[in-house]
Amino acid sequence: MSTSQQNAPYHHGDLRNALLEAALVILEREGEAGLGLRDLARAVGVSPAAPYRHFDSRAALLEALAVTGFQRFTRAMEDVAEANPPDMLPVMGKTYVLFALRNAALFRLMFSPQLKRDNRPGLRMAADAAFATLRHVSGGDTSNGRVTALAAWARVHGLAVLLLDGQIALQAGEDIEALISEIIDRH
Amino acid sequence: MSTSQQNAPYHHGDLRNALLEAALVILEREGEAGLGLRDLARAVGVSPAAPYRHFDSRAALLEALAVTGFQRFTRAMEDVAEANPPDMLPVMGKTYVLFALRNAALFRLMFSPQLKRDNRPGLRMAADAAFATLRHVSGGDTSNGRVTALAAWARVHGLAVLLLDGQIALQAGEDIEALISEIIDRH
DNA sequence: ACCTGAACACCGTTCAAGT
DNA sequence: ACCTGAACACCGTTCAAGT
Repeated sequence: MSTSQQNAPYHHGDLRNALLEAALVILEREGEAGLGLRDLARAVGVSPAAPYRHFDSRAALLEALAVTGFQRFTRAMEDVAEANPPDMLPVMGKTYVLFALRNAALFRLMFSPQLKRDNRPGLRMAADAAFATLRHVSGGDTSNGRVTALAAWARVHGLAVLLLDGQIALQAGEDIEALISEIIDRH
Repeated sequence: MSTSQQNAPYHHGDLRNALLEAALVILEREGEAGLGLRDLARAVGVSPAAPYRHFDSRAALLEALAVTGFQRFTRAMEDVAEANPPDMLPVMGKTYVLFALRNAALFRLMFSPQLKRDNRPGLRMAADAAFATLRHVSGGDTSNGRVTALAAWARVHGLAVLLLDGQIALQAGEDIEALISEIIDRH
């Protein structure tokens, strides 16, 4: 009882962030389709119309979530780049795949075709910033290494989504992180 | 005028197939989110409740579409396997990616997390049959080549979805099929 | 400036009734 | 056996009105 509407606080104070936080929880638990604006408002203890003071539409809310997803992703990539490990590429690849597995619904939202349909510039910018990190470290700037860099990116990204979709069958007792390492280290 | 409801044909005759065909068209034009059961019924010239004689729910309709997607995909893969080209793997990879690009919405539906959420056995079976073709030709059966086969699959699948999402920027005047070949042929 | 209440047009789905 | 008409509970969204 009295979990989320402590004495009906008229002006919520920080409704925007409360909505985003609750949305992330619902997103990972129910998936994108299960994240309704009315459910979200209910979860935060506010009227169905209240979210519209902070987001133009449901799509705008989803975009905001996807943008924070790209920001977290960028952060994770920069962290391993700064740690400056001896062979950078494989450990970045593992970080990429593990980020996807640990933030499944968020990762999928980052690449959602529905958001892409109405060209959202904020999303595009966040995505570009995220992938710039990759290009920088993988030598994708030089026109020579471009194809090699794209091939490596495709392998890592493909591994992430195939694992996410449960398309890659694990063998009995097989450790998923070990498999990821094996696949990424195979050149 | 008189495009789709020729004199109100009481018993449509083959409503199930008419629904599936119209759904494929709407799907590629509007995306999955734009494919409503009521719109679909309207497009075929039938009442909003009529589709329920042939599909239990909207999800069941989407599943049927995804299954035919996997069947078409399997067909495309078997066709190139039977042509028996000298170096089979690269041309299968190109077929894979081009199938995704030419059936964008359908391909995405085949891997839709929403359908996966309610474990649909028909979908799982169709997907397994499709990927069995790949395993057979890529030597993924032998425990030795498994990791190599998974790495190749991941690269091809990743390339498909990155291109689909417009994440791979084409250079000025660059031919997309040429780029696909370059990336796939890079070992 | 931020939120509520009530309304609007729309869904997916159900069910009695028609042919 | 297959389809219609009308209804139900639910959305996302809008807008006047409240604080």
